[in-house]
Amino acid sequence: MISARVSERTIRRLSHYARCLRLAGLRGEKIVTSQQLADNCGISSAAVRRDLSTYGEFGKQGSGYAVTELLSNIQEILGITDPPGVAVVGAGNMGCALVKSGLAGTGGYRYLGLFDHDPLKTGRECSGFTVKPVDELGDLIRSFPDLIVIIAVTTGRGQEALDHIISLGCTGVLSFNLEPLRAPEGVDLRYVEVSTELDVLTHSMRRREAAKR
Amino acid sequence: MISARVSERTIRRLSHYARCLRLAGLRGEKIVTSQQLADNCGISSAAVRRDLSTYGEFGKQGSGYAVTELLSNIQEILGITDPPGVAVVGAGNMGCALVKSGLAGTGGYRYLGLFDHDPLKTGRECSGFTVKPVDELGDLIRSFPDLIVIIAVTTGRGQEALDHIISLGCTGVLSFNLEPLRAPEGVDLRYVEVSTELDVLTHSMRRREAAKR
DNA sequence: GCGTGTGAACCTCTTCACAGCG
DNA sequence: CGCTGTGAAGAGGTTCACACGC
Repeated sequence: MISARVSERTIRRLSHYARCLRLAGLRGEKIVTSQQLADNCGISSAAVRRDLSTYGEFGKQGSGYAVTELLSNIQEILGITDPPGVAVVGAGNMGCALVKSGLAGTGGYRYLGLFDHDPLKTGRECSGFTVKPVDELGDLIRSFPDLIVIIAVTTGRGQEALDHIISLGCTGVLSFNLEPLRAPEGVDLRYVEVSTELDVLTHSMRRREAAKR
Repeated sequence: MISARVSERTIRRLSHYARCLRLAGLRGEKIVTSQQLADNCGISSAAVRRDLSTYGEFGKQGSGYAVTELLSNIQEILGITDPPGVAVVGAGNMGCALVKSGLAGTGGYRYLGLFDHDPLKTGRECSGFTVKPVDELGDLIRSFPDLIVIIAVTTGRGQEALDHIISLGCTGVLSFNLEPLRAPEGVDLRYVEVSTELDVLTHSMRRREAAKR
């Protein structure tokens, strides 16, 4: 296994390959070709082979790639052999939706808890999780130092939530809050921005319409 | 205004500039420099100027860019002058969370309705929207032909929902469902994939740890 | 002086085409 | 024969450095 410096874009493709492989595994397939992966992801087979060969020689010439083996190799590249833990802060609709969909567990992650600042929300049940006060997140982080925390709190409360969980030792954050957040060096912070996704989609639709005439 | 062929990556950056400009506008700022935009987005000022100059000369040398003017230019590039309509299909936690956060309206979109297949859910209230049966989405699409539909339905029901809304005339879809969907030519389909975002974040954390030693 | 707009160099990613192995 | 792995060519995106206008 080679440790390469590689673009985020490649990582996203690897993540898609992993998803395809899990589905192929569920369908009972043992072998998959670069062409099949390519079709599933809307790219060329050469691109798939190039991505994979960056990290090693996982395939068997003449046949293809062994599903289980390739999946575990990709998971190792991504760093998700034994599933990383995920906690959600913010027990509103978004937080509940995330733990609920995360429980399906096909993504290689373990959802470990749902937390909220608001005493009115703590104690409630949400799809199998009891909502706990954010302070108790500290215990969880001590048990899982690489725990990822997803922020899905009330608009305007993102920075507050972020500061709090960082003080508890969290080093990886995925924010569903739209507001721009500041995190200190050493903390990985990323966003899921619905409005940007809508912008990309809108622009793509406009271009398609413009090309039609 | 020049109509350029440009990468998705550039569009995402433009979307970020737009968000920064909206915030700057709210703070009462009239002028913004490429350096300020760059700091907000974590890139270089030259990259910002390059992105903008692809489409025209929006800046004033020696001072910077006029906030309102640049924002409206970017919105024109993205195709979101007068706000496109958005409807959400699936009135679960995710669907409610989306219309709720979308109502803030800072993203340049108008959320127009919340729909569900399930008769048990229709009629309910969700942050100001009455959940309507999906069939009624057809009327909305006739009024807003470029309506974007967000799919956030029960896992496994994504394809069914997609087929339905496409039959009603929808041509732009953003899916929060993880399962891979098939859409006919002429329909723009994109995904928000939490598990891929987690993969990207995890990989980035692993690399940082590896670099430390 | 300050900040934009941009040619030119640089670099990374993608695509092609084919050698090589099972 | 089929499919992988990869050098080489090509395309696209990024960075640099500076001329130009306010």
